[in-house]
Amino acid sequence: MDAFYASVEVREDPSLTGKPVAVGGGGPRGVVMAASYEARAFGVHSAMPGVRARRLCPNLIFVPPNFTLYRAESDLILQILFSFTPLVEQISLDEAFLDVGGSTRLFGEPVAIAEKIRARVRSERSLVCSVGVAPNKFLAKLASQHAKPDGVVHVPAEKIHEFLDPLPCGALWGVGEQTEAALDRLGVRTVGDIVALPDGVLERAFGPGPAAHLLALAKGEDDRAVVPYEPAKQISAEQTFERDLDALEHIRRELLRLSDRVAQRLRGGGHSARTVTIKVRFSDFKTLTRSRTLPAPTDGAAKIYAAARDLYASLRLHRPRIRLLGVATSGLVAGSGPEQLRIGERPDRWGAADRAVDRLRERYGGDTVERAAVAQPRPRAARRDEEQDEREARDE
DNA sequence: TCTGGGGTCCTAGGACCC
DNA sequence: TCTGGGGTCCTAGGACCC
Repeated sequence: MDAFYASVEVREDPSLTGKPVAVGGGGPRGVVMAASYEARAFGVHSAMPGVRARRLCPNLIFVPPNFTLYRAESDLILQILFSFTPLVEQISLDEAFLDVGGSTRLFGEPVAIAEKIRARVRSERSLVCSVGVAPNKFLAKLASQHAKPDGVVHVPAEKIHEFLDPLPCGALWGVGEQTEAALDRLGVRTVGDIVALPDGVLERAFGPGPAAHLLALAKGEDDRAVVPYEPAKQISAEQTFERDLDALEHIRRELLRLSDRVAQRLRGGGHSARTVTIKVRFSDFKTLTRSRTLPAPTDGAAKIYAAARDLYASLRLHRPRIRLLGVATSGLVAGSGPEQLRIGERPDRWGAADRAVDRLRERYGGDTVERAAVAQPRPRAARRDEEQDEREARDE
């Protein structure tokens, strides 16, 4: 999809048509998530700090993101794609791979299929998309970027080198800022330069694994299949604060909020998780993570929070200035599973409460019920927490 | 200019097991 | 008395993508 979030917002509000629009960027620390082509003309692009975008384009209209809407739109577009082949691999809300090798008898050559998809998305969803057609996923992805906006680019097998060689290294999918800078230091600017490099140079600079990967990309080689469904491997929530956090009670409250969100999403997807990871980013942007694997998988907010809290305590921070906190869960397994008790441990009664909250939120909206500790500051409770911490520290 | 929030994949070291 | 070779799992960090 072209400028997906922005295009959906413009379609929903026609008064935005033809104007520079950015989704996201609200708040002092916001970034642009998507920019309309009118905004891009000013140099605004996604991942750009909102402050800078506004400087580049004073008339820029910021729209807060509505992911519920984008997800619903994404599902409708996927339905169109599935009418051409069952081999559809969604890689984000606004991108998918299709293996149309078995669809040509019904729908024509791949380029004709690409045009049919675009026509249907335009007429049925009033949105614009671009399609890359190529012998493998990697090349199709690159071709689609060159097709934007509103086009089709076909890279047949015999034109791979003609297409790839002049591209800057950073155009390769998987070559970011760091790798591009490292290549630049080797005097390598284009994809063709990578292929022409003498044997051994890439290995010495990047190690054998990454070097082989890089060389394959540069030659346009990619034998990965289109995989219709991959189960999630991680579920996480994180939050950048408008002002840095320093008080332990605030930090704990945010960790609880994040744990609650993650747990709810785990239950919503029918998952439990074995590993809990916290992420802490300081005001200087230094970021660290700490993780712990639990004895048994859980989908309970209380258990996830308990682990997150302990992990945070283990950092032993003194007067931290915290810009971002995150809670992630991984090692996902299906279902909530039987609760594993240790000898002497009492059954966890949070499970029933969690599920009741899920039902209330589903029926009456996400902000219907809130944990008391999250909803309002509880200075006295927080003090009791701290006293308990001190006792625990002494015990250790 | 001052850096979001959701992810995936990879590497490397250490504990542990047979 | 000193120490193989294969493997898995866990943790931490980092690059990268949309």
